Amino acid sequence: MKLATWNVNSLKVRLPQVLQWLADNPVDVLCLQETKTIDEKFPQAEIEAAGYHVVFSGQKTYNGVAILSRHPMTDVVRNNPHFADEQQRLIAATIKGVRVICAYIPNGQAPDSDKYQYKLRWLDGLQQWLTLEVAAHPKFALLGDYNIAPDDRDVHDPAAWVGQILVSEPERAAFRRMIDLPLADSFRLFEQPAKLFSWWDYRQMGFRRNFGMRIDHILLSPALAAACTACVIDKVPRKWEQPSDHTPVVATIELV
DNA sequence: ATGGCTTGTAGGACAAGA
Repeated sequence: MKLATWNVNSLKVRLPQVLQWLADNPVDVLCLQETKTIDEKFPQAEIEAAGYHVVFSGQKTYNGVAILSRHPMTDVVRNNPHFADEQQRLIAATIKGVRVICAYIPNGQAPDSDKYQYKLRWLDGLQQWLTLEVAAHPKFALLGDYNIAPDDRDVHDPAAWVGQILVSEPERAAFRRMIDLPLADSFRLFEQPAKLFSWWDYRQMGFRRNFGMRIDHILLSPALAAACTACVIDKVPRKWEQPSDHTPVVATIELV
């Protein structure tokens, strides 16, 4: 079973790339973030025509998440039952016995901003929900744009980012609390080359200079981590014309 | 260097992302 996550920065703009990527990479599950479309305008027919079931939770202009799956989905939940939020950032479904949560964790804007406080409260609420979901589902996966670089290894220039969002200690502490549930960062289950990232700034030729961050993650429960045989960041779509600033991350799990 | 790109909303700048 292959599970993938991709922040597409507008599904309207990126739909052709999503369909192309799925044709090239027929994963079982693809979690999307920043669809930026209301449900009435979600391109459900196009995705189903590509052979995928799809569930989604969107809003106007911002945020928006979706799960695409080769297999039927059950027990779909939109938003966090333990954290009231008008922003559409979470959707969950069960696929072949695997509980999947697709998350678009808030960006936080700046450490002294209200949005940063919202991010930390949002992460507290997520932790409450995760605690219950991990206990209820031995096969559990949390995929998405975390907007957290867990480690200095995940930052192109750690010195330049000290004290900023994505790397601040409270954010990293929230990430470690998820790891302590326990959940495994599937990327770090394997030897990885240095300086591998999942996001690069559009500006200043960030991708060409590899000025990036690893902020998109696939966390796995112990049962799934034990069956995980690979986790790769696919940089190919970031090289396409008019790319998202994020690129897909894919975990392979050998379910028995 | 608080901006550099990109997107959505609008139908002109501006908010937001990370």
